[in-house]
Amino acid sequence: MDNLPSPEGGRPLFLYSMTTIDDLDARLIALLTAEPRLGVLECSRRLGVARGTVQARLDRLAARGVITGFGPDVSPAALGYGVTAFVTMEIRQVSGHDPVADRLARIPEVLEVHTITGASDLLCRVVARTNADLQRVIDQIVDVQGVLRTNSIIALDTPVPYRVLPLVADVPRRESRST
Amino acid sequence: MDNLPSPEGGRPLFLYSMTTIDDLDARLIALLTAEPRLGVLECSRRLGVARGTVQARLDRLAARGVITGFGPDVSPAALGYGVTAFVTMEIRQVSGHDPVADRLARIPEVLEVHTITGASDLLCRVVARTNADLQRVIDQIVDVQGVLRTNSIIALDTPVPYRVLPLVADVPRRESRST
DNA sequence: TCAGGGCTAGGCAGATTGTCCACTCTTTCA
DNA sequence: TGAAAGAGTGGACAATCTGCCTAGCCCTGA
Repeated sequence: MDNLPSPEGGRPLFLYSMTTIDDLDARLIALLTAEPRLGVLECSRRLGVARGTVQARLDRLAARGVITGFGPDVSPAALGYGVTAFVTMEIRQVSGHDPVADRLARIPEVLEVHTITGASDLLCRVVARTNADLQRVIDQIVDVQGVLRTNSIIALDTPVPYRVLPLVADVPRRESRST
Repeated sequence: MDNLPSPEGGRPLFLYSMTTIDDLDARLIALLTAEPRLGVLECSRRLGVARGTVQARLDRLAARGVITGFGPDVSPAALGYGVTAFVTMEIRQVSGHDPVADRLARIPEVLEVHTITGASDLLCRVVARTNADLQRVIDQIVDVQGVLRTNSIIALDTPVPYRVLPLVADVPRRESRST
């Protein structure tokens, strides 16, 4: 599940070589995003191409790492974790970022960790059941060895939930062969 | 695709009623996360339950909004958008947050927008092809009517990519009936 | 004690999948 | 200029899975 896989046995892909997305690729991704349960056959019908083509495209998109999976999208809110917060933190730099990140990763409520530029060193996204519960989670974070100071920002609302579709539709395209 | 759908015709679900996740539910989600392409039949084999049970569980999880979909996970990095940044911004409060969010949503590189507590009003996650390209995206954000000031933080690395699995495994469980 | 919900086990027809193949067209490159 | 490689098409195959249904069993709550 590397981010930038190279084709089996081939030389590594360079950044500029990954931007190649076909118009058909984009339509396929858009279609699957809209109706994820569609099978290959149904996709081929909707897109007006042969089934083998869709199959090949999907294989290639997966091989290139453009599509990393089809995992079920789980809503933390539906599980009772209705509070989302972003926590930035300063850490003891001596040992680098990783040991801290490893320990943060052991906290289930920590959904995501980034090392960042700026005054802080790490940014992580956490969820909690309530604001009081958020305190508990933050306490766990503060308890992590190497964490010096934290700063929490609560997400009150999410007017634009995570999405990639507009980006896919906007990617500079490779020329489609047919048409 | 609402976040908190209520069962057809029923009264709306309340927060405390959504926390009910079975051990079997958790195992099912974990299984599907690990191997999303599995069919219902294969899942039932792996979990050691009847096919109809898996089918019913999936239906219920989807109906409750726990599983919101099975969309393809697209990697912006693989599309050439290797730079991720978090942009906080202050906005003109008079007209509320929404108009600004709407305009931000029109920028494909804006993947996510939250209204937040603290000194800033909005936090959004953006991607760009390069640091120079990030400047272009930020310019677009600044150009949005109502945006007064922005502050950008670049994500250098992501030691813990977005994940929900540990949370699912950790959710306070309803007692499983069988076993 | 009854009703309802959930699980198991089985059956059925229809649809889909993975995997072949042969053929065509276009681009690339020696 | 000609050959090779890459991509798409259309078709075919067996194996499998899906959606849907039935019936019985068990447990819980009213």
